[in-house]
Amino acid sequence: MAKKKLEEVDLSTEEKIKDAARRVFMKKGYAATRTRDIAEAAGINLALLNYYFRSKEKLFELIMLEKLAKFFGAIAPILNDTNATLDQKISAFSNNYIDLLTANPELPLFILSEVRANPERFVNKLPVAKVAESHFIQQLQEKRPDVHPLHFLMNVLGLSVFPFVMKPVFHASGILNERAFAARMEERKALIPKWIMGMLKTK
Amino acid sequence: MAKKKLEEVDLSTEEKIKDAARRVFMKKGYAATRTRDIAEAAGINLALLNYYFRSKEKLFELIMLEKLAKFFGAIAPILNDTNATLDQKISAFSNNYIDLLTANPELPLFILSEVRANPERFVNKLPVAKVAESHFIQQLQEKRPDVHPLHFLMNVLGLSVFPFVMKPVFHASGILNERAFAARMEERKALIPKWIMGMLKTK
DNA sequence: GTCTATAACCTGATAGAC
DNA sequence: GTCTATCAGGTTATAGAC
Repeated sequence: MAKKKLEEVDLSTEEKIKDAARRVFMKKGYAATRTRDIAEAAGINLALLNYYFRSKEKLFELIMLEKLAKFFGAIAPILNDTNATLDQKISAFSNNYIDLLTANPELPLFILSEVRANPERFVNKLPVAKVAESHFIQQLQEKRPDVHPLHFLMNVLGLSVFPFVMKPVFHASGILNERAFAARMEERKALIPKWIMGMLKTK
Repeated sequence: MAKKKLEEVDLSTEEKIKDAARRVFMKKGYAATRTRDIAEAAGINLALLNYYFRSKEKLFELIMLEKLAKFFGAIAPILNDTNATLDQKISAFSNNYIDLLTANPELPLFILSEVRANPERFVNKLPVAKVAESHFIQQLQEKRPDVHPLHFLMNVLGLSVFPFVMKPVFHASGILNERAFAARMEERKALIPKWIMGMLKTK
């Protein structure tokens, strides 16, 4: 059997639409996406989109739930591992999360952009409580009761995520190409734990 | 004379429209903004918007240029002050920039969201060269020739900016209210220089 | 300069044939 | 299940009266 050009050729129609919706929503955001774009990207007719998913809104919510689970789901388990030391948690996090984001570079900015554009939609729907009250937070409080633990959580997260958030800016500026960006992110896997452990000692 | 309810009542029509455009574009982004929203927010008629600014696109570009200048313009002068030490640059940056962002909390995510949604529009239009080739970068290279200077630039920027990027998420989660956020950001002004100077010593 | 009215087009969604 | 055709409503932009 000849190799197919598009990898989704053999998928069900429903999956073809979801696949296309992931690509188009991620690239342009909810507001700028037209259902016709998704239909075209899926290689199907516009009517089929509504046949399977009822509306643009419902389809978007489906995709968004997936993306939220991917973005937040990877954090809580690591930070709540009660057998891991602070150092181990930070290492595990930066390694795993940078891998996740390298495979899904537009994930953070997609979520952040949509939350900003439509905060009401996300009220009480963001699974961050497990992170904000994690075992990691407790360890931080023990280690440095003089500094609010949120600072260190923000830093671990930010040092890993922020480069991906800035990526479109660097790319549009022509400052940092794809290969160089990947190299820097690979270096950060080992650097971030050192930096954060240093912060925890800084008086 | 009685005090006016809205501060822009006495402005020229052109300024009223620009003021409204700033608010609406910043809140909803380009794609989700309707010119009718802007006209209504400005208290004028829809036709006047086109009379003064020709099109939604032109009006947006005007506002975006302002915002880009604000966001990037504050960085380069500090990082290119050839009389300042590394430590002084970092302190000046985190203090000034956190003040700027506290006064304009939606600024970073507005720009990042729009660049992501429409990268072509911004190619060669982002004034970041003066930052990427700054005196600060030279100092970093001298101090730590073993680590790519972009890491430290990214960290100084990220530690200041990332909390504002995450703000909508924290807010929608109910984790962090306005007052607590402001308190943390005030603390970070002094913390960030310590953290970064620590990083520069970490082997 | 400012308004109302409307043109010209676009978008999400559905009806109905196959 | 899948398509074509089309509806209903919304959106940008302009014409023309005042």
